[in-house]
Amino acid sequence: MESLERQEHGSSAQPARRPRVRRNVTASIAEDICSERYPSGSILPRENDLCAIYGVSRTVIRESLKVLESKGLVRGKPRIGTTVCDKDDWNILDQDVLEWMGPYIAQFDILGSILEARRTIEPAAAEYAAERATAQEIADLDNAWRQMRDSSDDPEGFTEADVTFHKVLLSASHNQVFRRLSSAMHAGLKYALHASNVAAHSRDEAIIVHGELVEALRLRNRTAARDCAHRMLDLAARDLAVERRLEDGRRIKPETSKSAAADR
Amino acid sequence: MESLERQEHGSSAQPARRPRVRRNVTASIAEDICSERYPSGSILPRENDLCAIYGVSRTVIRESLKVLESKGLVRGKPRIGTTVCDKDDWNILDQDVLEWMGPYIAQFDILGSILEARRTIEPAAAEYAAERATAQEIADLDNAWRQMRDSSDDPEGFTEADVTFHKVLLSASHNQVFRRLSSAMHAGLKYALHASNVAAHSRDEAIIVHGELVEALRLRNRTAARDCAHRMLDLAARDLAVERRLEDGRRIKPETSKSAAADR
DNA sequence: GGCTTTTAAATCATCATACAATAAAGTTGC
DNA sequence: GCAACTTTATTGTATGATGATTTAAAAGCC
Repeated sequence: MESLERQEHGSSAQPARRPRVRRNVTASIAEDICSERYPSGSILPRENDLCAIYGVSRTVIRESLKVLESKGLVRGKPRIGTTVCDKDDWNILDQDVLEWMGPYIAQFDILGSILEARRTIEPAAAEYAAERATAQEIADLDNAWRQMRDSSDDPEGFTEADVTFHKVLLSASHNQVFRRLSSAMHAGLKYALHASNVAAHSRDEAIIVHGELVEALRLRNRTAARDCAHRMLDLAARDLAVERRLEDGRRIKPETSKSAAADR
Repeated sequence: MESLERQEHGSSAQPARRPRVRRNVTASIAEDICSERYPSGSILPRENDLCAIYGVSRTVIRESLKVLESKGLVRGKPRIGTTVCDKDDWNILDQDVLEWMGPYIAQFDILGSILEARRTIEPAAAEYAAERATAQEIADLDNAWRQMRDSSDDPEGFTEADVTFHKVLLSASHNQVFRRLSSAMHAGLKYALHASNVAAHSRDEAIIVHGELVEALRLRNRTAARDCAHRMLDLAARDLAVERRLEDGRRIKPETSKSAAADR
């Protein structure tokens, strides 16, 4: 409202190319929701006002709102308006939603949930992968592992390789539910630990364990694979804990850990 | 259901009330995709033709397609048309998608994946629930359990109570990822075993185990809770296996278990 | 004749406007 | 003062036009 002007439509002078705006508008609105500019429970501006705010026609605004509605972020009722849903209703397993939450994800305290889920799921996935992984998948894992090893002093590349490793691992479980969850795990990995904060020796340990997991898959050793996955996630948990300590130190207010669930 | 002539648009004579059509149109298109009327890889009719087919304006068609696209069912490109995505790209964790797949879900061979996922996730969820469940949640579980017990000879009601039981259980884990997965588990429960096919003694066993789980949660006994969840899912797995045998017996052609993935 | 470039056509993407349906708020009648 | 009616604002849907983009045909060049 106050300082809006989101897109490049600034001065109405230039013809203002508008190819494929909808995706961007959807993301813009979603981001404004995630950033609490439109907090949960509030109703966002009328569609006509949204047209002015985002500089597009009502068609685009509507299509965007319908997409957001289909992912549980908002809920439109005739004559009333479009209200922002409670965060519990959001489809946080949806890849788009996770991307939109992106930087704000830390404020939704779902990183802990994601890590817990990973600790539950990835060992099982590793076990299934030990049974079912194809030679190609094992090769892909090996490649990802090599890339991790070769970029042990490049946090960016390391994280990227780590992400693909876990993506391929979940895929190699040949379980469609686990496969679909990889986007959530991805977000957990990507945003949980801003790569730079993870100590180098932590990366070294991770490389060792990841390598052992690949070897276990080659040998079709289910229990070893499960064990490696467990250890990998212990490392991740430790890093997240470190991260949290840093975070808590940065902002003064200490936060009781579990009281957030009762706020509704 | 199958042959219904999608809407009431048949003869153009009557005024044809059209409030809130979009949701229905979206579901109709989705169903036509799930039923393979528009198989994966094919491109569906032009938007203008879709207007005629479903008897609505292009606005509605577009909004519907955008929603479907946002859930990974289709993918539209300019000039090309809207192509049906491969099933691997579908958001099978999305509640709407699962509902649309509904009766056809058995053909997507994801029931096995869902059961596997449940066996992985629900024991962990039970363990967390033993720590974190509120008194209210335990009471809700108890209610669901009583309803299961009281409708032990009413397959419909039994399944319904079973579904809510597992929904509440996942919710009581206070893990947002698990909570979100309950829709998938729901579909797994609802369609995996057409209630009537499950033998009565199977239900009796289930009632016992569910009751023990509630008790374990009351006592905050994590290992007992996990154990009960395991046993519950062993029962479910057995029922699904029975179901599969029946299914395989019904249609003559015997099917090698894993070859279905290669049919596309 | 074969290859490259240009032009054209088809279809999606967006816009603008209009009408219908709906539910809140205001108004009138008693 | 309350109930029924009317007004009005906003979303839902319909319609047609324009712009953008890619496939494909047509034209030009060697």
